[in-house]
Amino acid sequence: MKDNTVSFQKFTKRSQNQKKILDAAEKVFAEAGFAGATTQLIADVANLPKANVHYYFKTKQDIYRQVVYNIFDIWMEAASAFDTELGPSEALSRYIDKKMDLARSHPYGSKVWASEIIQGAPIIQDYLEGQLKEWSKDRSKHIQRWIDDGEMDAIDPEHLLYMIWSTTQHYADFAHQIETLNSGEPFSDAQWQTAKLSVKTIILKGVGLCV
Amino acid sequence: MKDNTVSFQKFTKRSQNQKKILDAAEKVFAEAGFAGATTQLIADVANLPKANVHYYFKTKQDIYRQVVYNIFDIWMEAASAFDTELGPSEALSRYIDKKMDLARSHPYGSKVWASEIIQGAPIIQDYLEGQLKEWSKDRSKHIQRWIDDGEMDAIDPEHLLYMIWSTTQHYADFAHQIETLNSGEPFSDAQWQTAKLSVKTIILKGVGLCV
DNA sequence: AACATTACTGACCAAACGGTCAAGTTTTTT
DNA sequence: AAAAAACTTGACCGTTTGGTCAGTAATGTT
Repeated sequence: MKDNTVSFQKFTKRSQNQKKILDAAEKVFAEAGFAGATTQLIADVANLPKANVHYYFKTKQDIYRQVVYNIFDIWMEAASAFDTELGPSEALSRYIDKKMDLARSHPYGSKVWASEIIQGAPIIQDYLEGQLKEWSKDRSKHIQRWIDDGEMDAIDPEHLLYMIWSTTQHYADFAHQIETLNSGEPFSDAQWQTAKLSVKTIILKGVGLCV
Repeated sequence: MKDNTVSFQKFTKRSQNQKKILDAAEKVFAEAGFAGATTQLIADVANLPKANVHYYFKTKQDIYRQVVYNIFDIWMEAASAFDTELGPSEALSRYIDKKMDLARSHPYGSKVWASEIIQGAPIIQDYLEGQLKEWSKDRSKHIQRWIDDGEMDAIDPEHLLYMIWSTTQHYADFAHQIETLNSGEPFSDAQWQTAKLSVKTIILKGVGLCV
């Protein structure tokens, strides 16, 4: 009992603080960019002294790397919602749903990712060339098979994927612009529903499927 | 003759250097973000001493503001390609074409804009609330009229606009990711053609129109 | 109770930054 | 040709930054 408690606390002390720092960092990196994010601000948001932040992460880049890795992992897990067993309509529909949910639940991560790509992916280039490339080539092949089988229109699969990525992530990355055009109000539940449905409707019908 | 030459040179001396600085700044801001862009680097890219940059622009923010304004103006001019007189197919089609052309010809500007919005539009909020809002409300109304007249499917007009914006700008903002998935090669002319056609095909068909 | 490990932090520092300025050169006007 | 205006730039400066470190406190182990 005591042993368990002790090692449990020892475990959480470290990981708890790391999580606090990473959560704060995700927000700060999203709102200020890598260079604009100061370790002092990350520390303030995490409610820790700056020196304590450096106790858990050697450099600012280490924190950043971890933040970007985390969002990539979340996205890759969501990518499994693109289950090609289900057939085109259901697979695409679920994938879009999932990506829209993530745009709403993880807007900071999406923004950090976007900034990273915009700046040429200096940190996560290996992920692009590895996991992302592999995944997208695989799914493209499945989409092409659907096309060959006459289950959907002849659309270049890669461009279809880009359209799904860009459209869904737009609701996270450009949330501020959307909010401004929405009288300064964030989307309500109903508006998110409309957004999801609009995206799915246009894309699915656009490639010759029904919702 | 001499008068003309003189005042012509006087004119170009200033505007020439300003253009050199703004072009360099657009690239540097796109690749490093506002905070990561140093005036020294802007000066180096513009091939001028740093002090000379500050002779033409008082602060880094002044340069940045000008860069963002410039891309916004270019986009607003392109927005007139969305000519509602033409009917839905032709208006949307031309607008998408134009936006895709700009994604290719002005990738840095698009990236600077994206970063600015991601970070909450601290500089150009007034543009969002003014010109952009006005334009998008106006076009939404026209799209709604097409829908009411049965010329296209009942799609929320704002979400259609977001889809066009996100999809087209994705080819600029995420060019590095796309390039990586394209074996590290930038798009060829033919690939840009395919991209344009794919986007137009899916969106137009998706809202019940033909290309 | 003694020891060892992990966690914490105020004070500090070298480097890099945006921006200034005085002293110079070139161009334009008279 | 001389005075005025516009342009150019090396050297400089106060501030902020990421990161260090020595010393202390808390926690876990024997």
